[in-house]
Amino acid sequence: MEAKEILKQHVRKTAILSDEQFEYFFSHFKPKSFKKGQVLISEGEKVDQEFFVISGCLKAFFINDQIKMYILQFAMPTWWTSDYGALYNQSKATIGVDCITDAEVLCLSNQDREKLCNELHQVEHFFRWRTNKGYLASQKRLLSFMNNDTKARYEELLAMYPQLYNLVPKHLIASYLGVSRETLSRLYNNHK
Amino acid sequence: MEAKEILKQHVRKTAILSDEQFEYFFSHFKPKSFKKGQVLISEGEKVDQEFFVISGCLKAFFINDQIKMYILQFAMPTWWTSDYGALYNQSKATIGVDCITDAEVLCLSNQDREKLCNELHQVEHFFRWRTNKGYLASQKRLLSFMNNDTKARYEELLAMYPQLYNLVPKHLIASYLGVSRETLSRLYNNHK
DNA sequence: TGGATTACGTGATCTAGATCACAATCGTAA
DNA sequence: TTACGATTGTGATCTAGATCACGTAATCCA
Repeated sequence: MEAKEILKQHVRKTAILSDEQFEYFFSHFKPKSFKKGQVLISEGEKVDQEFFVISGCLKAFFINDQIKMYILQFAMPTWWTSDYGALYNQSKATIGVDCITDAEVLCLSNQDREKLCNELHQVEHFFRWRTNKGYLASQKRLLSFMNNDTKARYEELLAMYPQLYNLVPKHLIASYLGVSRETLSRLYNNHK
Repeated sequence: MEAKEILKQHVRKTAILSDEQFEYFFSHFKPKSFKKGQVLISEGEKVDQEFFVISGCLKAFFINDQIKMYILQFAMPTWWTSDYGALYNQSKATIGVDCITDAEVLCLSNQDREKLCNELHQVEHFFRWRTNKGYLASQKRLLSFMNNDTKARYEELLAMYPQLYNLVPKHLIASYLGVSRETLSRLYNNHK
């Protein structure tokens, strides 16, 4: 399926847009292709876009003291990603985004999103729900962090996204779980 | 300042509403007073409201296996709280909300929020931004969890909300930080 | 094709924080 | 005022996971 159709189906789950309205909405997105390893947002630079993933897998991550990396999100098809803190506050990126695999995305500028939200009530409605879902997911992950040990969080992750196991290197999964790669390695090799 | 004025100033930070529109908006809120310890949402029951805090301090918490409590949020004046997962999915509460101190709140039903969002574009805009701020705060807290040790998180919390130290019992602060009360106690009594 | 970089496994050691146990103090309701 | 529950402090012990160290397999790329 082509990018436009994927976005259309995604948006129409929560917003009512006529074909004309959707065409107008879609006209603000720029399709782009990236190779594995390419960078979409690099820390310290200006952020003015967010990304809707059509294919492939991106990661959004934070690096502490140039040393440890923590993955905030694996962005899969129909997911949105960016450094939203920097995007909304017009500040420099503290979160990086790059490609784990080759990927196609649709880019939307901050300015265009706000313009569209303002022009079309249903677009504002859509983005309210999208953010809402993100908020609930984030809260759930926070609880999981406090509640569960690494093994439980690992199993939870793989139950939710089985593709990840073969798609992304293990040390990235460790970064998502917030543990060292050694601990993760011992975990799934069953050194109980 | 009275409740209506507090809500008005809060909403007008992000939404443009005429006095008439605000009056209409406000007419959907029910003011309520609670005593310390009173319960606003109890786990397992139906949730159909969210709360805007006028005065006092609430907590939103999750209890694991009837044993450990984790605090998701201390809700202070001008903050919103509820079990949003249950609220939006029309399911039973998994998160509880009760009063740490005597409190006054404004109650808004899920149905009325959606009605208002639908009727007034600016109300939808307001709630999009509110959720956005919540999402960013939640993401920040998640990062802090992965990045920082307990001492750093404790200092971060007190730097942000100095009132908490005298307002809420220490074991609740421990529950927010996700550590045992003993560890927290040793922390601020400087058993390095 | 071969050399280098990245990914992964695993042993040894160390540490933050959990857990258990007990005592002291503070509030608040009767 | 009394008494009981809630709150807090602190010692002793235990454990999940970090860190360090090293070796091997896989992958990339000129």
